[in-house]
Amino acid sequence: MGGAYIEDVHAVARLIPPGRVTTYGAIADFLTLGSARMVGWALYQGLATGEAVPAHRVVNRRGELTGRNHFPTPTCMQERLEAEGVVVVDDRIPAFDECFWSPASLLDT
DNA sequence: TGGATGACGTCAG
DNA sequence: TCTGACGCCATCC
Repeated sequence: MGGAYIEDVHAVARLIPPGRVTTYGAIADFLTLGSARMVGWALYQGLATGEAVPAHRVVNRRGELTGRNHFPTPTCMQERLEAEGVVVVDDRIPAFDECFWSPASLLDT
């Protein structure tokens, strides 16, 4: 084992401000994982191990809630986002461009 | 050891 | 916008 990058992904996920979302690619690029798949997999491990990771704030590049199937309920991810003020329609975020948050913004200060 | 798998991304048609 | 194909890399069996 030694999946240290898993903790990195969790750390970045916790840095996502409420009401904002980010993408797998953004995290993958920020952590230089090289593959966005690793991000989704790492987040899945977080839920599987019971880690407190706001994985619902991580969506794909098109703003689709592709990972909702891994939550306790298919609507859990959507309800959590809506509770934070993120509008979700048809498992998608129409205002994704406005809600998008990049981990790179931490460096900008 | 090696093939299959996966919460994706990018490119081409 | 959608579909199909390839790459990506760690983990599972």
